Amino acid sequence: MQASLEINGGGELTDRQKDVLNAALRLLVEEGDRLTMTAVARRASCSKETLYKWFGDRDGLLTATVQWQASKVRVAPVDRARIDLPSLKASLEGFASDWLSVISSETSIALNRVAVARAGSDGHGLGAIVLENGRMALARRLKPVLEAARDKGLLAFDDAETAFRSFFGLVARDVQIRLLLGDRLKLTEAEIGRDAALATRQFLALYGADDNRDEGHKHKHPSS
Amino acid sequence: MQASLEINGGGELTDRQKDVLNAALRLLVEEGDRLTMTAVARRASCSKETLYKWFGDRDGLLTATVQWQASKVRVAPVDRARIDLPSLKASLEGFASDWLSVISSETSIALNRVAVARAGSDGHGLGAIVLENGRMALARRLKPVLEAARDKGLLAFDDAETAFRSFFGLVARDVQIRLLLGDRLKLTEAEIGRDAALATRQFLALYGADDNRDEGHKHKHPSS
DNA sequence: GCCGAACCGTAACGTACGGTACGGCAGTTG
DNA sequence: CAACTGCCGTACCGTACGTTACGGTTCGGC
Repeated sequence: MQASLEINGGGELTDRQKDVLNAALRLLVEEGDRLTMTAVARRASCSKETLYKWFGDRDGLLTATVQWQASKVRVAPVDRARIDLPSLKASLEGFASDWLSVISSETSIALNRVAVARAGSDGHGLGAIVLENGRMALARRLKPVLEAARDKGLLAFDDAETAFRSFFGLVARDVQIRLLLGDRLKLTEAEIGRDAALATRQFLALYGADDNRDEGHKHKHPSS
Repeated sequence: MQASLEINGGGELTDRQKDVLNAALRLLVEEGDRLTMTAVARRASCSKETLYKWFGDRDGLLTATVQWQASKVRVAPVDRARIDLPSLKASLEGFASDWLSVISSETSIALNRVAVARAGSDGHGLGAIVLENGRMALARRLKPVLEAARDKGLLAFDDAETAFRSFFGLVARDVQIRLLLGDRLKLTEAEIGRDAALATRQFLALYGADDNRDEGHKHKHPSS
């Protein structure tokens, strides 16, 4: 019950505890929501008693596992000092391909699956965590870039949230829901790059300032 | 085991069986994946023996329930005979607001939740059904419209699939994943209409033929 | 009115799994 | 060495639930 005292943030964890959580994470990817405490204990070569002592109950273990995975993703902030059209374009393409790589990874799919499943029944804590470290974190990182670009006259929009959501939609499209529903969707590195470039061109076509919207709105591809 | 013989397509069902499936559907919306056979039997005022005789096992009941809901959604095909820019725009806005209404409905959220949850572990049959009657059905209905519009010179694209996926992304954006993860996201009728209109304007800005792309690509809203 | 089929309500069975208790072992402290 | 601590391995308990079995009831057909 009081397990969340020792598992704040995800920083104060013993190496052994991190090993256990990594084992739980691997098992979560393999088994999905139907992993058992016994299986986690066996995989991590620890006793169930230890699991319950460290994480309280099954819910605490799942929460700690998701938080542990979330804490592993740390991103360097983008310097909004000098930004021009090529660097903006490169930055957007970077965000897009990063995001596509994340949502198509086995780990992300497994974590989102269990979070979605549990959001239905009782505490939707896992859903909030996944959302906070996924879509919301992306928005927090991307919005300053968008606003800096607007300050430089490269983009034109009223609401950064709306612009971000358009970018999100252009990038993700139907990929995440199809993967979550079990669609066998191959996403090679090259395809991710192409999709990221297309999404960036389309976003610039929609939100670029007038003198920058000279590309990407037709079926004829521009330079790249 | 052999239950799927009597539950093909979803058409040959007794009225009583439909009642049972409706009860199961309501319970699925309320309880999510953790509905029990006992609860379904009690809600439907039928015996568990009957449930097992009709649907084989729990999996068969869930599958039949999802198929039953899917079979309830029937859409009139759009006449692709004469289509001009205003009718295309209205048609796209209709598709967009319909889709937003669907994915934000409690029923769709519940069904997608259980399908996503079960896509992780064993047979991903439910995921395939939901995908087939959701995204894929939308694509089948929308693509003829897009191609008819291209034939009339209203749209310009190489691949209808790519164009559809862009439309899908512009419409859905982050709505579905946020709702599935438990985000309290209010979507009023008015907001759905605004979002549908915005997505349509953006789609036309990206894929409209040159003489029709004179609106919707800036933060200043056009006429409507 | 009688028969069989279909079905309701409920009790019972088997199992899987979350959670707990306990014995043993290794490392540490004194 | 003795006592203590932390943890592993495992056996165990209670419960929830899928699944089955059965007695009782309704209903259409003869």
